[in-house]
Amino acid sequence: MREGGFHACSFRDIASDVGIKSASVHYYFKTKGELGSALVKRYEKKVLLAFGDPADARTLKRKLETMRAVFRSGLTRGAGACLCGILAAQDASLPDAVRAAVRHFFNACNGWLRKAIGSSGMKNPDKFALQATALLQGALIQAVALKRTESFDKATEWLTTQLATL
Amino acid sequence: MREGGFHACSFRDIASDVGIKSASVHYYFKTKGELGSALVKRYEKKVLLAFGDPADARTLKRKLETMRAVFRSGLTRGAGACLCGILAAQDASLPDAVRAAVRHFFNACNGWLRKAIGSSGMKNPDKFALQATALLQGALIQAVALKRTESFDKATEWLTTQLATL
DNA sequence: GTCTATAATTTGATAGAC
DNA sequence: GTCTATCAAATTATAGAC
Repeated sequence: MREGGFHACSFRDIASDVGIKSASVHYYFKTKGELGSALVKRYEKKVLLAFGDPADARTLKRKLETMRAVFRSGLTRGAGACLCGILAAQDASLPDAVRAAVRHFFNACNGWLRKAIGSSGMKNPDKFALQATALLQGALIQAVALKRTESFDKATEWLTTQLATL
Repeated sequence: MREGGFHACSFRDIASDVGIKSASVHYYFKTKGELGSALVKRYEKKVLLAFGDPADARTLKRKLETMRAVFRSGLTRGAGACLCGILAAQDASLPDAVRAAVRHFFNACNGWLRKAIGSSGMKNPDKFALQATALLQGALIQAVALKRTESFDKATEWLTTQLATL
């Protein structure tokens, strides 16, 4: 699903990877929407855990560096772009439950960023959060399209260097 | 294809919209890869035309405002995010010809930006181009996921206001 | 919990009449 | 150039044996 989106990943694909039959996958997830929704929710948990506590003692710059590194690692591991960026691109064709889970992820990312910014005195935390989320998602997709991790690095360098201007 | 990506749009869907049968679509495009490739190439032409000449007399700020408005209009028209951002998110599952056309689009966008920057004295035109392209693509996808055009506006405001710092 | 078997539908693609 | 008809394959999902 991370390679080709929601419709490019079938019950048989998953079953085959695990080494069972597709009917057995249906035992755990009745519908594909249920499966996709569960997948996204698990993904969100893992990602937020990797981000760490947005309210801890790290500097804002270090927090943003971590966020950037988390998404970047998907690229270098060959896992591709962010699952939720990929699914969001197919928004209109997703089952309701999946669409809702994806939206929840975007809200969670923006919420994490706003907390990380906290009381750092930044002028417009909400705007910065939307900006950072968009930049990261777009940079991931662009890097996949261009097959160049370096383009992700260049596109997102601003995140951790130009903060002072905001 | 703009709503649900490459695999969520069938020959029958297209035929039905035009008012003909799917076999007649195959008369014009033998394979789906050929169809997708032609679609992306037409899309690129239209978009670059809408951007205008990157070397004309407009200020850089005005050129970027145009670029931003072109992508934004897709959102407000209900056409959704950028076709190539959507397809790039499914990169690994695309036919070769489509993948190549999508990559060509990203290169064209970055090339247009570099020309628009031209001799404005900006420190790193290549990096800025990658940044701007990523920000726009990500902001489009985020806006679709959040169903809020306003989030696109906020996320991309930087494009035309913070140029001086680069 | 996993399997076989299968239903119902959709898909990309082709053959051939008109 | 458009159609009918059809194929072969894939999809989500279910029923029921073990």
